[in-house]
Amino acid sequence: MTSPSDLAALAALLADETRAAICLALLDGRAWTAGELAAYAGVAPSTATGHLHRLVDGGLLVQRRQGRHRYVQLADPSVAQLLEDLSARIEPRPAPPRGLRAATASAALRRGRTCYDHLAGRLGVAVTDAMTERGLLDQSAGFALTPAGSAWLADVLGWDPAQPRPSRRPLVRGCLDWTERRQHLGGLAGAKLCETFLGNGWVVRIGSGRAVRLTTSGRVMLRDQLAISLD
Amino acid sequence: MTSPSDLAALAALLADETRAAICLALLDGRAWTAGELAAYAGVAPSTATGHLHRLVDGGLLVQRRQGRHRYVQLADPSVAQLLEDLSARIEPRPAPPRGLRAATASAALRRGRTCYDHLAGRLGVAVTDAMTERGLLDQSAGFALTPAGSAWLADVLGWDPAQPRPSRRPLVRGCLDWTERRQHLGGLAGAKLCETFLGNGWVVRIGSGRAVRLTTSGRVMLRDQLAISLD
DNA sequence: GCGACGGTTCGGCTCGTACCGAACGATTGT
DNA sequence: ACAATCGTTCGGTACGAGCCGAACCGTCGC
Repeated sequence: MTSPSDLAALAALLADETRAAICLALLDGRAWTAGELAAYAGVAPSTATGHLHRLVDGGLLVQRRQGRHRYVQLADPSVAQLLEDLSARIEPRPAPPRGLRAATASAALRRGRTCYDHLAGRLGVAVTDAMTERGLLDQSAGFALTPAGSAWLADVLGWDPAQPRPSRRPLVRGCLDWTERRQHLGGLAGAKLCETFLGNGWVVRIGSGRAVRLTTSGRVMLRDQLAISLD
Repeated sequence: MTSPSDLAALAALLADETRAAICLALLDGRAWTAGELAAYAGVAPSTATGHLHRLVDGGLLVQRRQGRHRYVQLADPSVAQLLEDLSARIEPRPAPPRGLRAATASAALRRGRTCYDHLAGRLGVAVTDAMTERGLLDQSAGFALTPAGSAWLADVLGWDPAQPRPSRRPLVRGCLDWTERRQHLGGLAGAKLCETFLGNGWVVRIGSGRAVRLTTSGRVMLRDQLAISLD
């Protein structure tokens, strides 16, 4: 039997508005830095540090230290599920997907979609994996572009990641996908990649949602450049 | 999008040890009185009143006033589900039921089982409904035995509910069953009924768990006395 | 090496809230 | 009508927890 104090301790982790904001932000699957979360939640960095400690100790978050940065992420998909269950109780869902049309849309989303401004779904994961295998991306300690990867991006995208950037946004960043349970490429490079894929007609949006479909020319490009063959 | 303050407010309801104890107690599906919950949680009645107000306002609990009593219950099965999801994160489940043996046991539990000391499952609900239909039980305002119901119990059980009782336990009490989503008969009368069913061999326990099986003599008795026919 | 930057620790302030006891309704049964 | 019981309201206390600023530590880039 679960003890009341254990349940209360778990609930207390989410019972603070700042911690709730942090968890909801992390629900996008990305790994955020402590400073980003502090700014997002509108509290001082020192305050955020304390909250992150509690959330990590409580098992809701995991952290990864990388240089002077501390990246933080939801611990596992079940945490995301829990947060979504709680959210559902606040605002009931429109309706569970029913019927052939909805099932088709759902399958399309699993195949490929955009996550904010970069590629996700099986397509996003496949591209990320292929880049890693071909030495373009280093996933051993977080995400980092190799020199070959920078060159490849410059070649494919006509955009050189080594150029000085106006934005403070990280060049590459891991983004966890809850349906695939795999990391895919986010960050500035991920956004540029997605932009190019759409701009060159390698993928097209299905309707007005986030789902995307790989085109024939896109399939050719992936096969030639990254030796990827998707259904 | 869910706002952080809404999520925090919901979590805060469970973030107090006393409120958590109350919710876990109510997870048995029964309707408890405010005083019982106060004693169970080990706080003063005035303190419990405040907590119950918060839980009802927050939508986790519903209340029903009956005389000078205030009965309180989980608002709906989804609340029970949420509590169980949270508990599961504290102590991971042994394993989901797999295999024929487990599926059979699961089905047996759905058919008939004991809930603490009274009958639940489809059997418990069927008995309760039959008693209501035959004017033995009044469910219009909570649960109450009709005079005819008292006589029937005295006849069937050889136990007169009208006799002065040593126990302070309520004579009858509604008990919500999450799998059936229906109320069944709890309280002292429910316990006596269950005791008689077991003592007369109308139902027998399956193995050492809570599942029970209706015997042939039990089937006859239900048909004759309450016009119930179960598979 | 030295500054810049991200993150952490510590001290101190403030506010929320859980708690109880006592007094006060409301209901039931004698 | 009266007493007993269940529940509620109110006032007052105390403890916990969130917040910030300042000082400090480790990493990165020049």
